[in-house]
This record gives sequence, C-alpha cells and structure tokens, in this order.
Amino acid sequence: MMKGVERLPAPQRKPPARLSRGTLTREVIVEAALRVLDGGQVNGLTFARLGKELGASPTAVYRHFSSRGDILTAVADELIRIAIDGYQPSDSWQDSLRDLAYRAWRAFEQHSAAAMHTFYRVTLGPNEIRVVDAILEAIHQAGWRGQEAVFKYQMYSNLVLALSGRNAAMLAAADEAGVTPGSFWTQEYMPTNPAEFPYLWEHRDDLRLKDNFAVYQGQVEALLAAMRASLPAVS
Amino acid sequence: MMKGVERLPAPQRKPPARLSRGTLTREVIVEAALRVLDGGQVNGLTFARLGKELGASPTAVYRHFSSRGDILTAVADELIRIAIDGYQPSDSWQDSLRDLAYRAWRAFEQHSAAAMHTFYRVTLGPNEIRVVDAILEAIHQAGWRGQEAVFKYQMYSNLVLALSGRNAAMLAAADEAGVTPGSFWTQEYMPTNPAEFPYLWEHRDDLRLKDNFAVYQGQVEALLAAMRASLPAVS
DNA sequence: ACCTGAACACCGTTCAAGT
DNA sequence: ACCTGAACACCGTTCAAGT
Repeated sequence: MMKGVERLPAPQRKPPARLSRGTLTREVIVEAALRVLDGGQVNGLTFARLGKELGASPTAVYRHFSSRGDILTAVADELIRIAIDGYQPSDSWQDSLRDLAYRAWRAFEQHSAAAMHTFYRVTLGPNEIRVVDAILEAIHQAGWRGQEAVFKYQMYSNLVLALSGRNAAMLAAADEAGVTPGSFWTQEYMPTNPAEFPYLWEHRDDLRLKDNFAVYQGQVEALLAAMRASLPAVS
Repeated sequence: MMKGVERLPAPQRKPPARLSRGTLTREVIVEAALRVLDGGQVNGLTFARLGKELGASPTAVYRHFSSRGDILTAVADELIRIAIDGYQPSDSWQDSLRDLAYRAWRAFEQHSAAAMHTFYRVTLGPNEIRVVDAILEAIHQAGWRGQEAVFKYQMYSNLVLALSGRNAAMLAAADEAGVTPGSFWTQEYMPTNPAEFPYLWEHRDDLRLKDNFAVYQGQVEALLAAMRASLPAVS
C-alpha cells in the first residue's frame, strides 16, 4: 500500500478523458447500439453498456435521443440501410421483390437481436422512405396503380418484415438459451398417447427437419404467384 | 397520532394474510400474468405487479416458474388455448386453415402485449400440441403426406404466427405511445423532394388507408391458392 | 412444502453541476 | 452547448427465515 512504486514512471494516467465536443452524434450512437445488440445478449442494449461502448457517460446519450425506444427506432432505420445497401432494381419486378425480400431476411438474421426489437417499428427515417419507394417502384412496374398498388405493397412488405422478424426473434431467443434453434420437436414433444394426436404422431420424425429459408422462399413465391394471378389487364 | 380513535371498533385488521398452501398454481399464475399483460403496459409483466395481482409475495412465483421467460412461455401456450378454444375442423381443409388463421389473429389482437412477447416462442405445451395436430389434420385431409405435409405445415403456421404476432406488436407499441396505429404515414413522412421518391409521392394519400385484417386475409388466401396449385395428384 | 422479506446487482431516466 | 455524476424509483433473482 505504501511502497510508492506506482509513482516511478509517472505513467501519464489520464483523467477519465472527458469526451470532446462533437464526438457523440446520432450516427455514432446508433452504430454503437447495433454493436452492443450484436454482442449476444437479447436484451443487452442498456445505457451502461452503450456508454461503455462509446467511451462516454451512459447519460450522455440522452442529449441525442429521448429514450431507449427512440434509439431502437433509429436502429431499425439503420437495419433497413444495411439491408438495402447496394440494391438495384431489376428489369423484372418479381426479381426486384425477391431481392428485397432476401436482403431483409439476411440483414435480420445477421443482426437478430436488433431485428427482434425493431421489426415492428415504423421509423419514418430516410432508409424506410427509400425502401418504400423501391417497393412501390416494382409494384408500379408490374402495372398496379392507386389503392390497389398500396394494397399489394402492404401485403408484400408486411409479409417480408413479419417473417424475417420472427425468424430473427427465434434465433435471438435460441441464442440466449444456448439452444440450437431446431432442437425443439424432439421426443419431449411426444410423450403423449399416439392415438390422441395421430397426425402429430405420424409426422413426429419429419417435424424436426427445418430449413427456415426454404420455407420463407416458398412463402414469398406464394405471394408473388398470387400477385401474378391478379395482375391488372395491360391497357 | 395519539388520539387512539383507530382502536374503537377493533377493525379486525388482518395481518397481511399469508397465502394458504395450495392457492398458487401454474394455472393461477399464468392467468394472473395474462391479466397483468392486458393491463396496458407493453412491458408491464413484472414480479411486483404479478405478486400484487395474485395477492402474494412477488417471489412466491419462483416456486412454480424458474424465470420470467418461463412464465411467458406458459402464457404463450395459454394464448394458443384461447385461440383454439371451441375449434372444430371443417369438411373443407381450406376452411379449417382459414378458421385457425383468423382465430390466431383475433386472440393475438385481444391480448396484444402478451402476443408480442410470446409469438416467437415454442411452448412444447399441451395446447401447442393440440393445434399442431389440428393443422396437420387439415393438411392430411388435403392430401399431403410425409415431408411435403410438414413443409406445408411450416409455411402455414409460420405465416399465421408471424403476421398475427407483428400486428399485435404494432398494436401494443402504438398503445404504449398513445398513438392511433394508422397515424404514421402522415405529412411528416413526406417532407422530401417529390422528384427524389416519385412512387412514394404518387401514393402519399393512399398509404394512409390501412385495413390490416384485409391485408392479412389477402396473405392467407395467397398461401392457400399456392397450396391448391401444388396439391398432390389424387391416387 | 410452500410462502415471505431482506438483500444484491442492475436498469431507465432526471437533473444539477461541471467545462 | 454538450458531457458527467449523483440520485431516484424500479427490476429480476437469490436465499435464509418463517409457518
């Protein structure tokens, strides 16, 4: 305690280094929040962790966001940016919609905790505006106009966000529990009388096999087929 | 302070009334948890509130559930029970799947906060078993068998849970913010240069009109149409 | 065997004080 | 104008103590 050794090389111990003026911005905070959410804990986005990630006092963030929910809404828009970064519309409206659908799936899967907390939010942010315009462009290209176009837009975007979002939520939750996502549907599921649930019993083995992306592809194709079937007559 | 009036009618002030032995069960706790979640706060399910709702010490619940997440998984199964209560399979497999799809939508909408926290959970509970068997029954009735039947099952149940769940999450979040769910998509959304986002600009008025259930119906019908189109040949 | 109460580490948010 | 630190009410979970 009194050896004084600590004083020898005068180790330039900086005081906690108060952050200089402009270092904290909404962009910097959102990126840090995304890193924290990617850190593995489903509910890992706390002000304490965010402050540490930024090298700032936890409460400094309140100068730029009004609440935790406000941060998450900005993260939602950032996630859209990641998803559509580099997107180019195709000559085929269907390929455009496929591309956007798979981009959402992949971005949500890569940032599953962030997606879980944001996929039901309307961000009103610049990237949401961009992707809404891009989807409407494809739908316009297919031939729909007015309310009919908006209805198709809603069916499509709603489907993509809901399916990609739930997949992300399941991944994030399984991650937290340290469980392989497909490891439900094992025997535990089947301790019952075979005669009581005959259909479950019949498919007890196949229920384990899951390729969630293949299922998603099937769902997207089902919607596209229905859209093709109700295409407006070419004028 | 010293008036002593309080003592006059000897008001039978019971001591906090320690709960008698068997009053707390998993069923009683799950029902109380659902009431708390229906109470209006999106993240309202706390042990403190749950204890108050039960008239018990908050920590008593730990004798019956291992964690907050464990309670929510049980709530998920209860929500399935509410959804399928009274379900009878139809002669038409498509009507059976429509019925189950709308039941999920309504149950999730009526218990939106509960649905928001549970719709991505695998419960392995008795009611999940029941509904999986019911869906497989309809798919069996349509003619699918084996892995193909399971793939259709996954497309269907996944779609229903994701769409009903995201709708519930949006309702619960809007509820919390005191916002009418459709009140996004107003002018705030459009402060931009019309030329930059032409399709968004063209549909700026229609984007406000939303009938989420009509959209859901369209999505369910799209999947059913795709299923009809890939029906196995009758042997 | 089941319920209670105190305790612990943590969390979102507010606000007066620093620079 | 922006960041910090102390403070407040709350939260999930543990565990020794009651009955």
